[in-house]
Amino acid sequence: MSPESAGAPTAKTPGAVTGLARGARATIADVARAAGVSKATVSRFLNHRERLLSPDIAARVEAAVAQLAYTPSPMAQALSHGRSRLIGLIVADITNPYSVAVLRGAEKACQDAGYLVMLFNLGNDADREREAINALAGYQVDGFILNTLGRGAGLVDAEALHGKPAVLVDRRHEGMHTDFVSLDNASAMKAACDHLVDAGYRELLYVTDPLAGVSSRRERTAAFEACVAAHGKQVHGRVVESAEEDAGEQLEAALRDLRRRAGRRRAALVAGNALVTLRIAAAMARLGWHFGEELGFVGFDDPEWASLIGPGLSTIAQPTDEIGRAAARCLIERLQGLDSAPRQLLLPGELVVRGSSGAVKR
Amino acid sequence: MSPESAGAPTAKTPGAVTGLARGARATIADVARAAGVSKATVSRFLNHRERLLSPDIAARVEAAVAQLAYTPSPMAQALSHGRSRLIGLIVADITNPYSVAVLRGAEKACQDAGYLVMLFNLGNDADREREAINALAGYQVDGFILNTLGRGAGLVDAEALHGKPAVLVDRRHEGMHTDFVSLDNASAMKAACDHLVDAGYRELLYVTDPLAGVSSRRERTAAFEACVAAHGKQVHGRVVESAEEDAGEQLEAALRDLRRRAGRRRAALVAGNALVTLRIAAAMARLGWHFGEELGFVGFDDPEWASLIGPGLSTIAQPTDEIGRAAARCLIERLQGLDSAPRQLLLPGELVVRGSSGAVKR
DNA sequence: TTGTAGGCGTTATCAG
DNA sequence: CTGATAACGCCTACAA
Repeated sequence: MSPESAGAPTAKTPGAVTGLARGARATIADVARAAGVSKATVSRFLNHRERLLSPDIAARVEAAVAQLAYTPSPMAQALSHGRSRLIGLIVADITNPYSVAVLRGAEKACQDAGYLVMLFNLGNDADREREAINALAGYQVDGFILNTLGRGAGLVDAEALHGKPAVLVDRRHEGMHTDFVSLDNASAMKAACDHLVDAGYRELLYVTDPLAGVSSRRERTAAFEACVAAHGKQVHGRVVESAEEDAGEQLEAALRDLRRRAGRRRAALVAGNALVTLRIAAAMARLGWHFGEELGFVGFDDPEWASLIGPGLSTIAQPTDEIGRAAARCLIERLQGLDSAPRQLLLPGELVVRGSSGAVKR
Repeated sequence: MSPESAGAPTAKTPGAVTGLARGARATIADVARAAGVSKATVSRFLNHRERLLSPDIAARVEAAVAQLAYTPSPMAQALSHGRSRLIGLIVADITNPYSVAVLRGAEKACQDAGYLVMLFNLGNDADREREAINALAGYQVDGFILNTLGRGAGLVDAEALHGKPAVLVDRRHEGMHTDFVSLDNASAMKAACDHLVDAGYRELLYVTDPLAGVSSRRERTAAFEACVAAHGKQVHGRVVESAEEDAGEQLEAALRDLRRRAGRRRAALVAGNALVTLRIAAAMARLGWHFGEELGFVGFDDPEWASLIGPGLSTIAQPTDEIGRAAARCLIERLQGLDSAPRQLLLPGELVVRGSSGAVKR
């Protein structure tokens, strides 16, 4: 409503010694003037160090740059040169600790490589996926790191990416031929199941968020069923989808059912991620049951609090930081011109054994 | 380790029907040409709807815009018009759940107002503060939301902000006259202490991250001491700074000492944030002590796992989402021209009572 | 009401 | 080796 004109209209505050308007950044023109050369020369000095320029001119430019504390405007560079040194990071749900952990690794890797991250959080709203990509593309991001919903109205196809490279994290999209980085779900699930069987558990229940077409959830579920099958008739296994919205009664019923089916054999839970683990822990508390006693437990993700609940929760720790870094590196390699076929990076998880999956209690 | 390859190398899809080069976005010139008008007219149609333009031309432009799915390039707009509709968000440590929670609220509010967030994570490295601001300023961000280290080599002064508005979150900086949003630390701490005293605790220990000049930590500490003092000789209180790096032995020693000092009176801990809570919980576990029995407990921040540890941890829940949103709103008001004196928004916390601070156990 | 021209800060091309 | 000059996509005087 009141678009203040910054500072007085004409009374330019003296400001720095440089003779620039206060608050205004030095431009390449200022440097050129100060050094007594053309803008082109300054630009060359900055970008094409290889073509030698006469030593005295180089020195003059260098001095002027230092004097004025000149920094090129990335915006102008982007407009002109086409590259923005910006990477668009779209995350399905910033509430999810997994997403944040990955984000952290990716952001760091980007910064180290001289890129800045533009963040867009979908807040689990699949319809915003397209919107997000378009918004980011508007800012000329050089590429995308996508940890999005696997499915939904706005499912991105390759075309929507405006021809820019992208790397998918954790969730793959059917039609997209891009690099993909994720936990090695199959191996991780196998490690979890085998560990439980070794510890004497015979009746297993895998609790997952609703599959809803999310690739990682499907992969883990399939791996779970495969593992159970691999153990023959000795071991039984079931899968239950548990939604966040459920009052929890459904989950409690599933746990009761699990023990009933187990009879005298030992029963254990596998949780599909940390959020599910939280819901299970709440259900266990309401039932008055204890991890490692009434039911064994192993969960995907290894949050800091895992060791503090009950006897400590056994988990499969994902190399989240490394996943994020790998994703960023993949993308940056593409930006540097790498043109190989889409790659898949499946990073190994680590089984962390704690009390919840302890061997038979007597 | 296993960069699997997949997909066909070179099958280029023809592209859209619009006649534009594949992957290239339509520019204002394209629209102008398609509508048979000048670029200026298109620009006016988009930005200054109020100045009427002849209906037929308006219709033609509108059609062309729709036809070409034209979207202005924010980059070019920023370069020309000076505003980028970008907000720079600098966060001290993205590992900290508090920061993330705030980030979430802020990001959402920004999006709702049509702004995009550029994220810079300091990774607790104070020296990068200046670097972060400069990088962001380079992209012409319209303003800053700062949740930074309170102190360090790169301590930002107002000048460093390049004349752009900023809002501080959680931590204030001495010399900066900007809006400030945070939890009402004094009231929150008072609620915590009073609750413990009501519950019969008489010997209190406040465990905080090293003060290190961080304003919020200092404020909470001061409030703790004030509360203890207000209760007279009945209640004793001490403060201990606990660094993340400590092996934990120091913390255990402090807990033992606390009980020793308490004698027959009941003793309780107050934790300065969720990270400290985690460390305390680990120490308690190592000591074999239980919350609500050997020691009472109330902690700042209310993570999802608080209810799952021991008998449930009593906490002070911060309105993190609202803090983030408020910060964004503050900033956006400034961007819209608001020119009042710096404001302070202190949002109330909520005491969540669980088992860890239960009344006397018999 | 509409069009023309100039500029925002860079980079790249093409002469000199 | 260096300097004009024309983009890049948009906005905004100023003219018509």
